[in-house]
Amino acid sequence: MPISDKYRAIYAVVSQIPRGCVATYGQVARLAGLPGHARLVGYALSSVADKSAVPWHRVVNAAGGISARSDGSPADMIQRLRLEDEGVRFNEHGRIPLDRFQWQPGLGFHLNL
DNA sequence: CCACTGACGAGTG
DNA sequence: GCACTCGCCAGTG
Repeated sequence: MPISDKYRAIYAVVSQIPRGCVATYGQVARLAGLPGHARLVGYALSSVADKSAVPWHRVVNAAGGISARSDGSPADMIQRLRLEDEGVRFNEHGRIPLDRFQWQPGLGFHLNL
């Protein structure tokens, strides 16, 4: 068994986040059937092997900001650049207005602005 | 087996 | 809004 089912569930949810939208760790955890396990989401994303298979950069914390890596890797910078490239805007506090950009699963029509 | 840590979140003061 | 605490699961020594 390569990875546990919980991780697969997390990856499955993250890979469904549409372009130009973001989801919080807690949101991903709930959608994956793991309510309250927000921390696992971050852990799962950090240990994901194939980064190209999962849009990990669309996952942010509950405050709408990008959590800094403990490693000091430039991943957080890459994340912000990629999000801005997809049209996600950051406010003066360096955070994303979740009421505008947070992914709403099941929403069939776009509510963009 | 125990202690500590880590891309977090919610609650409290 | 900020600082602190506790709960969550997995990996490491």
